[in-house]
Amino acid sequence: MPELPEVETTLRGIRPHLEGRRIARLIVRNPRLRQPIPPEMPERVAGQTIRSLRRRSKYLLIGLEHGSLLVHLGMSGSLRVVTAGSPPRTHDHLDLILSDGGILRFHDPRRFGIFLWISMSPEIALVEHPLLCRLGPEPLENDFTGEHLYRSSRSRRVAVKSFIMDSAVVVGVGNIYASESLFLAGLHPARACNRIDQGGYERLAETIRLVLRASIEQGGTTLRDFVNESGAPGYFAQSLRVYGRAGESCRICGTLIRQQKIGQRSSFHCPHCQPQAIDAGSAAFFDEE
DNA sequence: CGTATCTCCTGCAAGC
DNA sequence: TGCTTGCAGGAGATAC
Repeated sequence: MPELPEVETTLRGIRPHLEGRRIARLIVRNPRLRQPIPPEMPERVAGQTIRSLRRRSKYLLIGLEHGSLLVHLGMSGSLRVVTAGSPPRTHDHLDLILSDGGILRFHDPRRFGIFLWISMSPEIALVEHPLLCRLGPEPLENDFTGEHLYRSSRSRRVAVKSFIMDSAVVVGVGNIYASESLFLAGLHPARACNRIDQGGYERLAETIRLVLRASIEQGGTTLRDFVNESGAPGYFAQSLRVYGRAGESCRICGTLIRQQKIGQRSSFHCPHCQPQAIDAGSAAFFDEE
């Protein structure tokens, strides 16, 4: 399930194969993604040189001479670089064929992904495109702080897990990493976000960064679908402390990990390490230090 | 404005 | 064995 680390892994993997290359043509096998691919898209992008690649939230922005490609992997999407002649498999919906023979292949069984040409440059799209302009800070950049979380949460009362998964608050924290960072910060996922003090949010901002960085280093989390540009899985799944471990023992205290629905999403926590109310400093991660 | 719910889609696992 | 059902989930759209 592509969250920020998986998208970052994909970006780093495909960049050297794309930057500076010319697009020979675009083959659309199935235009029915989350937003349908317009029939004129192949002629719009053919012949253009790829100038830049960047990530914003879980979106990839591929800068062309005229406009950009806006790509989202949804929850089952992946991008691979394959060589000419490699046969497409089921759900290989798009091929971006480069003039050097390489092919960027978009695979997405559940078709929640997005692959669009937009007329704006990446720089303009970041501030003006409706899918990008309302996004919160990047968790691995300097404007994401505990203070930002604290201030943003004062007027709200949703569960803290739903709060950090809100892309207007901070981007890139999906279901897996939300559970993981709350565990390390010692915060119960169902706690009302306005009932966490600034110290709690300082810890949480730190563990969000920690978890995302660690996952990027391991090439992302592969539960079922995710593969990198070469088709290889990520290895962060073996580092997960609570996600998907309901009924198993907490790696810190041995208490059985509990699963509950929060905001329609499965959540995992350790009842001992993440009590409903905690003393400052009782967080699992900070106790390890 | 904040919150909760619905929706898209397919693959897999569980239950009968 | 083969059916049905439920679940997984990013995030926009919608209703209140």
